[in-house]
Amino acid sequence: MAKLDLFKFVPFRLNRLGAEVSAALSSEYRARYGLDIPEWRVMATLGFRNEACSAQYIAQCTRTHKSTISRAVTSLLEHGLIERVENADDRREFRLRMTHKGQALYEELIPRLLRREQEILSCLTAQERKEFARLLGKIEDSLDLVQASRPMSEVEAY
Amino acid sequence: MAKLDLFKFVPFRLNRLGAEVSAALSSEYRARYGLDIPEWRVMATLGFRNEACSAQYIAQCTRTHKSTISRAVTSLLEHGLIERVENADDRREFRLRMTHKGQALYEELIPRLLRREQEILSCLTAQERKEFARLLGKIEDSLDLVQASRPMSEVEAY
DNA sequence: TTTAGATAGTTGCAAGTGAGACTATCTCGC
DNA sequence: GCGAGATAGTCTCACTTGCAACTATCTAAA
Repeated sequence: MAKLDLFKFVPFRLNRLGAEVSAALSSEYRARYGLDIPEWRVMATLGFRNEACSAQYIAQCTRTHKSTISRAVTSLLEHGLIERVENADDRREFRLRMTHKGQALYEELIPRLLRREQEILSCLTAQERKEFARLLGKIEDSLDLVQASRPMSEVEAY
Repeated sequence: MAKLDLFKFVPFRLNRLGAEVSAALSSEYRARYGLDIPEWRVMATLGFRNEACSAQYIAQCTRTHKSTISRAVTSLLEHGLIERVENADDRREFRLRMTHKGQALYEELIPRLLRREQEILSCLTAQERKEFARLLGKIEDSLDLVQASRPMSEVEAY
């Protein structure tokens, strides 16, 4: 009889680990800064890229549904963490960028999150961490999740 | 200025990959067998263990909220895939086990899922797959996710 | 034995999310 | 230029889920 041990089944393990790690990190930006996960993803995308991005671009990068991003953007606008710039070339879309307030929050939050990531990975040696990242990358590539890490210009006709 | 590249940030990558892999697999049991993820987790737990389990135990193993498991159990009962056995020793709890119909579904589904897992991991060599599983295990251990893989008897006083 | 507190499972409620309709705008071919 | 189809972003709806309250039952201690 065919059997499957859920605890050795990689899809289940990835899902469980992803949820666990996300929960561990979200306490950092939720409780402390009032951001939820989609809001954090918008901030992270804007913070990493220097140019202003469209909501669409953020949705593609983070693999988050556009309606979820739209709600996150609305909330961040209301809290004064980001602002919208009209795009004269295409009036359907808006370019988004962080305000000074948003930048300040970002600068304070990032080191905390990086520290948390290091804590989570501290059970691995430096060599193992590297290898883990490499293997993750191979799987991401094969599932075509790489699009996200390509520069903006390759994703869309920017 | 501190920066964080979302696409090199392991928590984000794990979360995204987990969601992606889950989605790929769930099409297998959703479209074909009408199971959702919590229902599949109940079936997987019952199928792997030979004895009947309580809902509580399944919730702990799979790290799924007990109300979610409760709803999944109700649905599986309605579809005749599992059955409940009263526990004379403790009338608060029920032992759950698959019906013949449930077993038949399980037997048909498992090979498909294992094949899918292999497809997803086919981008890695045998050696890499082993190493990936080992590293996943180390992280799970350090996050105390291991409870799930301990035998039933260690989790609860069974 | 009685009672307080723990535990198994269910359910109502509120929050979050994806699908898809919708509006406004753009692009391309005629 | 004009109309068909594509695209950006918003909004409504339905669904899922976690939380917390609730019921029933068990355990332990006075």
